Amino acid sequence: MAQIIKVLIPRPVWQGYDYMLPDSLSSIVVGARVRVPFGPTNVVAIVVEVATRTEHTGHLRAVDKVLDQRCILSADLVRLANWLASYYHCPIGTVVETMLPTDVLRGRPMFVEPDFEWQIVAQEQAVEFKRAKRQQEVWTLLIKHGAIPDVELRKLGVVRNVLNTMENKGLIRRVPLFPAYKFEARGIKPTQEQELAIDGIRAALDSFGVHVLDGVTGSGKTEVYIRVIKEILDQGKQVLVLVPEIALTPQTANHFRDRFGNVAVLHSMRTNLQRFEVWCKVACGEHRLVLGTRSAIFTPFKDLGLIVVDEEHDTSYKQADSLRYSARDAAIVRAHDLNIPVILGSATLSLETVENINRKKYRRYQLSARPGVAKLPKFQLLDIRGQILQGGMCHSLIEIMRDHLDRKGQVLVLINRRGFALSLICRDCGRPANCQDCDVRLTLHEYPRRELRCHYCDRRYELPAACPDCSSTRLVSVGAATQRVVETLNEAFPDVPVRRIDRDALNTNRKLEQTFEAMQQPSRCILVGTQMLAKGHHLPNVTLVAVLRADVGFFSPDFRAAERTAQLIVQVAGRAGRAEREGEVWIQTLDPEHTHLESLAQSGYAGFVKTELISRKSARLPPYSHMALLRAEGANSEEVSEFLEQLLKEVQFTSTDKLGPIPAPIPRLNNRWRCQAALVDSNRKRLHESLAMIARTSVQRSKIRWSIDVDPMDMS
DNA sequence: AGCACGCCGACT
DNA sequence: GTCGGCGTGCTC
Repeated sequence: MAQIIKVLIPRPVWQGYDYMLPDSLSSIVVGARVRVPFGPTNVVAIVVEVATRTEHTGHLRAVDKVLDQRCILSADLVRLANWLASYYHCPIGTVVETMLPTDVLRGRPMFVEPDFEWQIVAQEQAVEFKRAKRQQEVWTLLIKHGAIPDVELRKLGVVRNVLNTMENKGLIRRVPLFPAYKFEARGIKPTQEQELAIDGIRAALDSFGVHVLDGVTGSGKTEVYIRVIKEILDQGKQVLVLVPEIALTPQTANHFRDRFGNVAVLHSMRTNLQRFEVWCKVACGEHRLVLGTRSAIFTPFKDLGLIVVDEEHDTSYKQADSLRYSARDAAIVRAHDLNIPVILGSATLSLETVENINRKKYRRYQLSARPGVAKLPKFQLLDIRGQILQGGMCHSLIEIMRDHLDRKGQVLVLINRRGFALSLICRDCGRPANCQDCDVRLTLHEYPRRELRCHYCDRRYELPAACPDCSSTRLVSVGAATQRVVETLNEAFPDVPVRRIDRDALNTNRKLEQTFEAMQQPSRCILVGTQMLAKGHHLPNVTLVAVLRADVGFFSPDFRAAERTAQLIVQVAGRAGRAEREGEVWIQTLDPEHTHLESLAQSGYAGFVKTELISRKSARLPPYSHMALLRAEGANSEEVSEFLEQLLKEVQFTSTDKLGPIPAPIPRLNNRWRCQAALVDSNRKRLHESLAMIARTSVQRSKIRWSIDVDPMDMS
């Protein structure tokens, strides 16, 4: 009798589908791919169950082709897919589409054959080859070299047939050529704190548990990862290391390659084929150490033993569209499912993680000492109320810089992008130059040509000759863009080189590397830049970090903005004071009494976390509640707002708090009006029941696009 | 991806 | 009324 199979289809559909498996097709395994007719076309689908009956009352169509003889989407990943679909209220088909590499979705045959070498089976016996001259040659070569990779023999002109014959005669055998993992201790002796963390995690490797490495920059989190990873590799198991974004991967990859001799890398900048190859080789157990960005959490492993999430606070772990998942949270769910440990590491832990530590759900290991270097930098506030600013900097800040430069120190100037763009405004009527399609001010660019740009829709404009309102030609630029900061610094310190890092001036990775490399020399210099300064580079000669307009983040409507700003400042500060001299961090602010800044200055990130958690608690915001954001956009503002109101009406009788709808922080983008509403509940299960009601709503409005964002990372 | 269906504006 | 354009939903 023909079998029935249940499949997941990588299209935006909410359920699985049943098909007949005709007797003419060979037997099938769960997790294999099949080609099935779906509406008018054929699609590649994943088998999740083989059954004898179906709930579907209509006609069942037949499977067209079986594409795999083996499981390619392991049972644990199917369970993860189901969790993602229900937690993020996303169609299961979209989840499958997000999880699988394009080549897998296109039905490309998976290669399972790892590279292998040939070895002699019975060397002690004398073998007679008689007329088989080619076999004799291979035999001699193998006796001489012991083992030879298949690719090498083929290069010498040995044909497959010869080798297969010899294999069938039982003379030689193939041995998979899996990469070997060495371990380089590099003479590094872990500190007492590191030792404590290593031992603690090592004692708990055989079951699920979340281990948090709370360590300042340079405290040696990586060394702890490496020692624990070694343990897992020694057990023959696989390890997944997640990192926030591509900019950092090459550096980290080199580090791991240096210590283990081999690491497989997965990120979006690689070609489809490269990703597919790595994916296959991890699935069959050939690669055992994998380093990747967000989507690497969906790699199938044969025997995964540990997941490491580096810089766990980083927002790039959250995907911003389609399936809005957090790779960090997915990692914890997957580890729980597989009963393996997870390590989260950061110098600036997310408040969610801190709260989980406080509730004893996660275990914290503190790394406070910087091996062999100076103390942490000191934070100081600089009141700029009523001060005259030049290029965004007050006079005393310039003098502090002068002091550091005179003492052969290097200076880092951090510019918070927000509130720092240079824009155009009419001097006579005050009209700012806005984007025609978005409610945002245009930014004035000098490079590569002088023009106005919308940073949200990327539309570009010629510089207008006159104000469209009052025809005045007195159009002036306002704000203090990076360029102006650089100009001011050049005037103040004519003999000190000023380098800048931002997307306009430096768009290639190489230039970025060169700049950081030049900073390794102990000569005087100033580096001006944005968020990019926060990422991973060691700058041992920097003694002063100046933060301009840090406080804009503390007055934002986005409840996570303060956390984000504090993390940025602390991460950048981590670059300073690594040598013998203690570093200083000066923060310019208009509000020196602000509790956030005060606690940050007095007791660093830990102090900030303490005050911020108190205010989150009293406002009943995450991590003391669970939140989901409903975003909607359409051609008309009232319609969009009304639509959201209707959605909220669907759950009016539930006890979940409803906030909004309100216009989005940028109310109009690409000429579409945007509104949002939030659902907040202290009980996560209850929030998800409300969300399920909304996800399955019959409420609809033509031309309105909307989405649910569970655990939103930004409110824009 | 492609096709049916339904809503809405324009026209016989 | 009825035609047809287009946006939306469905596909075992």
